[in-house]
Amino acid sequence: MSSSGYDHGAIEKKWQDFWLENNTFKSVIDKKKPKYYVLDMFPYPSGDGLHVGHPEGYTATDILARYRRMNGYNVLHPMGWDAFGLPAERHAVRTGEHPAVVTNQNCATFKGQIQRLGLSYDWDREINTTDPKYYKWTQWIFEVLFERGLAYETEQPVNWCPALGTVLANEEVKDGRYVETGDPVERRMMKQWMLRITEYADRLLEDLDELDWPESIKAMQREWIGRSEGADVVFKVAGTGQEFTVFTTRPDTLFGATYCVLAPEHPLTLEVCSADQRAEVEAYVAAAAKKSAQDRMKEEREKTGVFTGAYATNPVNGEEVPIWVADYVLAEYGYGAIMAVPAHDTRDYEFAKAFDLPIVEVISGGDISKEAFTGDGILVNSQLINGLSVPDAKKKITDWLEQHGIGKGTINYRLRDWLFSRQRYWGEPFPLIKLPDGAVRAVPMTDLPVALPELDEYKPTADGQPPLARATDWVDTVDPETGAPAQRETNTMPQWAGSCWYYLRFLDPHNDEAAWSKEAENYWMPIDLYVGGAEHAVLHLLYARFWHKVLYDAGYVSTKEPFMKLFNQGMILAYSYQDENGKYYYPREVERRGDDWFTKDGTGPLKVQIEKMSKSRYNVVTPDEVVAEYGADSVRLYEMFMGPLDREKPWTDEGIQGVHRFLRRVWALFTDENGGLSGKIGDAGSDAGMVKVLYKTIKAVTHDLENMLFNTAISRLMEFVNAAYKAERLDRAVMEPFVLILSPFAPHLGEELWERLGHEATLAYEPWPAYDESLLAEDTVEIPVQVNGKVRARVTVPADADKAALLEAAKAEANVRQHLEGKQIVKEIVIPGRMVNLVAK
RNA sequence: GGGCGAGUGGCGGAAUUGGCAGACGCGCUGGAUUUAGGAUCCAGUAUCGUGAGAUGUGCGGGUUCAAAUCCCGCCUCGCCCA
Repeated sequence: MSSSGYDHGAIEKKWQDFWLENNTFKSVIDKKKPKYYVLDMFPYPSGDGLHVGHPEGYTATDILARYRRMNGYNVLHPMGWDAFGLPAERHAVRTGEHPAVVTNQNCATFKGQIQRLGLSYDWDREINTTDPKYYKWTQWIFEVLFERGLAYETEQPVNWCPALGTVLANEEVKDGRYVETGDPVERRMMKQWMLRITEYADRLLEDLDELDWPESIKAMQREWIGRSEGADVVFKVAGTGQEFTVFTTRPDTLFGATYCVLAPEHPLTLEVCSADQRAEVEAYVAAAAKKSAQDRMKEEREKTGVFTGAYATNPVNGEEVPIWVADYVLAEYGYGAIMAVPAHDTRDYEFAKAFDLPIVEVISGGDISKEAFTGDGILVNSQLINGLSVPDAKKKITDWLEQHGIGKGTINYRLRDWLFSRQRYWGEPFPLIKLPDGAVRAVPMTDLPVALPELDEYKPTADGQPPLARATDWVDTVDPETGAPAQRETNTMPQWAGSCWYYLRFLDPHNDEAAWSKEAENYWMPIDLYVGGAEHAVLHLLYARFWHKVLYDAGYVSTKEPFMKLFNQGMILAYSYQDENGKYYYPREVERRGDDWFTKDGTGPLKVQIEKMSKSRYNVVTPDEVVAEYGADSVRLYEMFMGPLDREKPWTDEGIQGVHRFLRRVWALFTDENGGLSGKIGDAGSDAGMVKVLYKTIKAVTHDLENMLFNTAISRLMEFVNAAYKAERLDRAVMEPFVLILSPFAPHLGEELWERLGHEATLAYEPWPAYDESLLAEDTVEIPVQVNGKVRARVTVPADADKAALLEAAKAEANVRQHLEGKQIVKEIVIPGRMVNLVAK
């Protein structure tokens, strides 16, 4: 196509076929070699296909996989599909087509796109979470959890979306609406399956310390777990036998508790309220049910609440304080009830101000007439603990509460148990049956998988039951032990289930006897490097760690943690073009005129922004279009060259042209016009200096790969090529190692050049080139000479020149002398091999 | 409000972690080659100044012989938490 003859289309097709036909990247257990397990977060195969953001992480891991192979590692590098999910189900509801059909199409599309990028996955290990052979084992793990008492059914307030007919996770709801469709969401009490992740809260927290993860991700997980130490305190409801418990992190402020608040869902709310307040309280409770948990917690929101008419007795001083109901208290956190200390808590303060409730200072140091004081100070107005500091007061009052049997020190977590059921079709069925007496039993292992039944329609039933309830033949079953009639569970598992353990199935994906073999687990685990987007910082990574620890306790895995090193790639952004009405234009519709951008038919100037890629912004770039124009090697190289892997960066077409030009230069360096090997390359030695350039390049690229600095590694390769262009003669012994160190980045071109250099086998397992450190040492170095910190000259001296020699050379420079003229040298700083600084007055 | 991260040429970004700021690439300028090029090759390209030189890493201070890098105070942007 181009005059240089670099036909990336033909070359890439040739080598992709070669790798597949020869199983080049198949990995089998080989105990003679060290292992390296490098994993990408597997994608949800959406109908839109890949955009250029996906291959960023995949390319990085692929480069490392190839690099490790060349360093003698046995590399496990698999790919699969996280294929359960709502979009396929919605499609099924609309069209009546089985979601597996569209799911399989999408997987095939993704696979084709990924293969055209030349990623060195072992495709024999491909897995799909929707495959019954896979979810059989997801169900098996659920049974492990169930048998260990970690799964339970409970009545619990949930985000119910009537339009979708299913519950939603908290993170799927914003401003009372489902984030994707805008359908309203309400709070509803429903019976749901829960997983007892809270039982693992402490271990999930503690074991973070051992992981080589970004600190920001660890911090997010710590916050999400939200361990807080405090105390439970029992309040009696005045004039009744009732009592309720509150959790507080500030038992030291108990004397400042001037009212209590119950969550709208708290069982006592409606029970304790007085007759004259009942109507108002009931209305308030009903209104609160329509709001999501996240909305209710927003601090800037105006506080709302209603007095119940009842009073509680403060256990430390016997004072009666009013009981209110307010939606800023959540039923799921603590006990759904709080003692309010407006003087020392921001939210309580705002609430007290809004409803004119008393504010009593118990810690000195602030000005409670202006705002809540949440800092440390000395206790006042608190007879038992006056004069103490906050930490001492906490301890003393907690002991006092325990002695009097009205409270105790406790640890609370923000982390809630995991709501694990969804009222959907396209998910793993629970392997459970319910007996007429209400007992719930796990389906025996031999009867797994419990496969999804075929349905005519994928909607929930008319009376609001999940879609699986339509399959009455399937729901009605028998207890295999007794033969008694039983019913299957009709909820399905959330999408997280399949991704909680997929990294284990990759170890041994065709095993029908077990989810994985002990041998494979022992050899390959843990994962040495896990790369994916930061959007999974908390949920996926926390859920997977939880399951892993359960499997560890049950003896099925040998490591406490699955992911030793985690790396988050940054998002790839793109330019978008918008006119003053907010209408977006495709990049191909716009052009630059001077400093401004206009549409080609003259609308403008346009607003140019760098934004997240999305269809609605008309700025999505797909790998297909870029591979077609520039080739997969160019896409790979550009994605790595744009900037550090963990940063956000904008895609530009000029940028990819730049790296494409580099690859063409490489091609032209090795080949002549007739397609033969360039006459510059031979066995007669290289121009002076090329060996040293090569060694420097090997050293730098090796260092950069070890530290995942792909952008600078590529710039080093470019420097090598720039140097090679200037050389008259290039020795094969210099050019072959260059091809090898280029090959992880541009594997198709690497293989092609390797073959043209006369090699018959793939270069995928060639040893990574070595370099001779002693040859890297320069004979002479150029040293800057500063006078008063400003560079005034440069001297070239032998690399091993000592201080005296350096100083002498420095002082001999005319320009240095000139700047020293009439001055006295007061200090001489000489760092051999580095610099000279003469301080003069 | 708290936590984390970022701020360097026209643009993406380098800087061995305190030692020559701007590697590499894009873009731009000039030249060569070409029927032509948006192909290729060569050279130049932080700013001001003809020049010597001066200035310069978000802003203001400080430490140091020496600061993009360390310290103090602020501003802007991003993410997370409240």
